[in-house]
Amino acid sequence: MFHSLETRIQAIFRACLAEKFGVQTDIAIEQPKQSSFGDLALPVAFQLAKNLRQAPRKIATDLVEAVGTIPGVAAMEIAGNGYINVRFDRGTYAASLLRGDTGIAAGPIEPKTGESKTIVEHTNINPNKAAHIGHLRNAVLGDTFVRMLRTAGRNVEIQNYIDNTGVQVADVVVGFHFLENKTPSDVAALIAQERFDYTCWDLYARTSQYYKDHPESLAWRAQTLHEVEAGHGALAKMAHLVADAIVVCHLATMLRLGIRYDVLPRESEILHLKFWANCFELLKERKAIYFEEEGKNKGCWVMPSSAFRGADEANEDSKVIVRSNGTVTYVGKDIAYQLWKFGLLGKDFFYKPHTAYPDGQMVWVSTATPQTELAPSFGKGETVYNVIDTRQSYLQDVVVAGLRALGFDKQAEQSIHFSYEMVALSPRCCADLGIELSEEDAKRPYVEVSGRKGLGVKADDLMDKLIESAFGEVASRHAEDSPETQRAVATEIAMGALRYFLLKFTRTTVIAFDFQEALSFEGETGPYVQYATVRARNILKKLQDRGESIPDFAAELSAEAMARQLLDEEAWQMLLVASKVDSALDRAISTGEPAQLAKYAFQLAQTFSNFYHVFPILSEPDREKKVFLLWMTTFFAKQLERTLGILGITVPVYM
RNA sequence: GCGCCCGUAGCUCAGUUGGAUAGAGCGGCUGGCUUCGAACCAGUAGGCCGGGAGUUCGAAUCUCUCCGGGCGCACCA
Repeated sequence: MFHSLETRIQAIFRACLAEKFGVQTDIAIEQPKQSSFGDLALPVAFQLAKNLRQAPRKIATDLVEAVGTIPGVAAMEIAGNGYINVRFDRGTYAASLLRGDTGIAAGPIEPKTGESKTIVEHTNINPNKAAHIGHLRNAVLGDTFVRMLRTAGRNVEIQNYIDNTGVQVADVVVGFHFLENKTPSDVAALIAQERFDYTCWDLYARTSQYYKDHPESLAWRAQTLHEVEAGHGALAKMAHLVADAIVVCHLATMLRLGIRYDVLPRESEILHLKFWANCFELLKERKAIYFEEEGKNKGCWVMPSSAFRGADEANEDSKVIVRSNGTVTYVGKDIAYQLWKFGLLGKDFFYKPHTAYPDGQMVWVSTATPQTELAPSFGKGETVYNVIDTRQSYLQDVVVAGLRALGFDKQAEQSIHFSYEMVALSPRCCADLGIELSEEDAKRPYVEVSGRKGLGVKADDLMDKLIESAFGEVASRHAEDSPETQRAVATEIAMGALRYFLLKFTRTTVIAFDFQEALSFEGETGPYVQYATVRARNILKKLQDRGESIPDFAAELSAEAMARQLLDEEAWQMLLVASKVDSALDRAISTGEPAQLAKYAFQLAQTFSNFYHVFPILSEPDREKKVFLLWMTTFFAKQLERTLGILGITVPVYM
């Protein structure tokens, strides 16, 4: 609601400036520093002062005069040296909120048919070990961004790319086969046991260490990769077993946080369906790459550095796309994959159902052979967001340069690297985990997570720990309730805490993970926001417990009655904050920062907590005021639920 | 060496395309549960926004420069 009024005022001012002052300009709108100044502030007069050669204050006065009255606006005042402060008509504002005109959908909107598609690719964990805290940041950011876009009505497809034929999977296979002498059926037996992903976590670290101690053993990796690529033999079979089983683990881990996918494109199909062959032809044909005849890259197909770096900083460090032995690098495959996402490759995968979520929604996986079951149409996006950590910026630049070199400028423009900083471990966290740090590392502000070293916090361990901690709190407050319900509530609280923790930081901030902070349920946390929501609901529940019914707000609250109640400045400020979900969402999408929405959720919860303490609601003697306060309560509850919903955080039945 | 990111309260972080007196959480101190459940609230202390120069009516925000920290720059992904 706030946002729509804001944009309307903006449009009116822009039109007025164009018409009566002959100036084309964007109208900046901001929050007044103090709420007593008004509900919106326009500093536009300052911008115009130079062009019009007049004092800002005079311009502001003339402009307000020229604009006249605006529906929904009660007053406009000139303040300071030329601010235009706008005050809303409180009664009509509240009345339209009451009608449900909040400017935001209650949940994801069903996109219009023919609506162009946005693809968000996230998670993308190598299927060779358990997911860790860094992977969670990726998935939670991606998932939340998807929820934001879908709430705004965008048609979004979620892809989780599976690199099932890469070095990392090969290394675990090397571990099973060469270090532990296991057969594929031994591995299958291990998969049937608990926590296969944890088994692989340890094995991967052990194999990596073995390479370090015995460099000659790297030949095993080469042999394994070769067999995996060829697609037959025990090693290839084992690779498939491992990767497929780990993907199942990852999906389960992510589902605990409410994170889902639409399709899992796999590298094995990119190979078998020869996506690269098409891409290679295109690249050669359009001269995006060339065959290097000399120097260190002799015998390789390379992309010149001028393609992906500024012309002035171009040097001889070209990027190898095809190795001298004829195999294609990761970047090459990624260019092919990116082309497919835009529907530019001229090829598609086949698909089969992978897993059904509890509500029946299906995840599909790519496959190399035609299927009888009809799959949805995947790919062919207009905009593509790749949620990948910032350390891969250079490679993402090369991929985009590939598109541009092929002449797909529009798609290059619409390829967005949704980058984020890593999650590292605080020195204290390492101590908690019993990890010994080198003297050098101990002095650092944080230590990088390393799968190869087995250094990291496993996602499932962290979630278990959070649930245990929350369970203790729940049990102490609701000892009378069944352990099952207690556990369910504790789980919702734990997951809310984790999602919020990962979202409260902006994408450019390195998170130095710390158990104490992550396990906190007080202050700026997910549970704080959940708690506010639960309390709002409790008021309404209590009302009904006392034999009263929830009033028919539309019948009892006229715009005049609302205006009367909103003479209370505190109540008005609170309502204003609560009405800004649309504004916060819009800002979070345009800046690409889910953190902004998380911050708003917290501010909204704070405002409600304050409201809760300032206004006794159930005991309010005046009928009109009581009904009004009850309406405010339902409004807060609804807005809190919506905002939490976009953040992927649920609301427990009690706390 | 080159590129990207960060530097804001004791700690961890926000700061909406440059705007009015720079904000929040944690921690510290002082208060508030027989009320709609305190996972809460109110109050308080705490800042040369890393240093310097510039652009501007106006800079935490833009430019340059220096200092400090992190991450990239493979025929790995």
